[in-house]
Amino acid sequence: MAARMVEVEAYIGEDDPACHAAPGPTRRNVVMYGPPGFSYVYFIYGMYHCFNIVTERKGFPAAVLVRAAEPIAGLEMMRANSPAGPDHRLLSGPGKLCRALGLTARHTGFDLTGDKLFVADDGFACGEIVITRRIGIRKGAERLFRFHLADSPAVSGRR
DNA sequence: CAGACGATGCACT
DNA sequence: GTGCATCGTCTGG
Repeated sequence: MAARMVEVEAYIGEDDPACHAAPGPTRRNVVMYGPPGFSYVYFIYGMYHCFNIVTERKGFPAAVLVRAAEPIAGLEMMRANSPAGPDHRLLSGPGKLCRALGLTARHTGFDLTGDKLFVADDGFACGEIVITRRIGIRKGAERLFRFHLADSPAVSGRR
């Protein structure tokens, strides 16, 4: 399966109250303290998972939450993993994205420069990027750390 | 070891 | 806009 990320949020450091590293190192968030470029997938609300990419130097906990993407390849598998709906909604939310791609907490710690679960540059040149507050959080909600393509039909919360 | 809570999605008003 | 399912993780005792 392959998809183009179109919506992300940044969670940066122990000083960011919405960041999972805000309480300091714990069993769950340790990977955020490691080197950048690794996956961090956590379980939330008893039924969903969220996929993150660890960023910043080793020792400084930060990550980017991937909130939405446009399906590019492996659509049949994504549909099989998801309830019925239009293809452009398959990955239109952090929980839906993990469900369609089959990502769970077991996918934490993958080297995203490797060949199993990875990020690649296909040369795509995006248009306008919209910057807003982060979604679904209480603490740290005023920070403008959400970034999404202005013209993508796959951005979360759209029809 | 009990209890609170959450980086969501979906149904419903 | 509101309500809620459902459970791993963390906290405090």
